[in-house]
Amino acid sequence: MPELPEVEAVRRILDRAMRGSRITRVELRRANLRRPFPAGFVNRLTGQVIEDVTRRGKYLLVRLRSGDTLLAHLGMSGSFRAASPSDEADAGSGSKARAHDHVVFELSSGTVVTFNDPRRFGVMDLVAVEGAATHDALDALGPEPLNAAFDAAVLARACAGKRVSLKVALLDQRIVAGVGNIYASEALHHARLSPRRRASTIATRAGAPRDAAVRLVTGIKAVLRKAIARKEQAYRGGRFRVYEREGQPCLRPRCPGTIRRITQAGRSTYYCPTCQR
DNA sequence: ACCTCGACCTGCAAGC
DNA sequence: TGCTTGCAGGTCGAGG
Repeated sequence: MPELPEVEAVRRILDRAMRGSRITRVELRRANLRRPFPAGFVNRLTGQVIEDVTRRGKYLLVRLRSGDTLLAHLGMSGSFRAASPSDEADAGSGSKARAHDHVVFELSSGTVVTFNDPRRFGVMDLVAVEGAATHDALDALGPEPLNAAFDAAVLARACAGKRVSLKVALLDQRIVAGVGNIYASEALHHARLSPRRRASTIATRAGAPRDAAVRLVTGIKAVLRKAIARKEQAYRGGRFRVYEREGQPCLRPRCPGTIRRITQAGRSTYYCPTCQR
């Protein structure tokens, strides 16, 4: 479950479970995920105190008092679960091992945090103290979509000269960090923009961002905020406005359109050809 | 420099 | 029931 809203939900769970605790033991149950674990992974984590858990795009950052930062990406199928000692007593699912558990962190509080990832597209890495929190993966990321600094002018500039479609541009983490396949479709529907439209067509004209860029920024922020709020209440209803709704009626008021599915860059895009231009 | 496509993995649902 | 196919919320590198 890995776009910005899901990663943010995981971040909150991990921050509550890990902040202030010491890592007493790290168990690697295999040598790699998408890439090998970095040299010294276990040694540099064991014994360290966790400052907090933050997020950048789809990356989770577990910051240690030593200055090191553990970087984690969920890929397509990665997930974390945290089991406290009381969970164990309940004889519930607790921290019992499951298929595809690849990394286990035991904390001084007794809480056990487990990383599970069937497809192993996830990544874990360490950011060195010297690097002042720089890492190739993080350096390449575009703006955080929910920051005020991400506005129509910024998006328009990032799209300037891009020959790819708007949908493909939104998946490019250098343009905006954290949007993935679901929320790209959702944001474009919110903005009434066709996913097939060329990204460069929303770019700046005569120094001012076009209305389309304003709508797209608004759409991105709106769908991400709403998704984050929904997770918080563990409220499962609602689902999506277009994603996985092929053949069903468009939900925009008074729009008579039907949601279509097309393939772009090898991935499914859902949109309403009637109201999205 | 930009763009497209396949590769990397496992699991699940649908169709025969 | 068992097989095959296609699809899945993400990158990343090769090659045009």
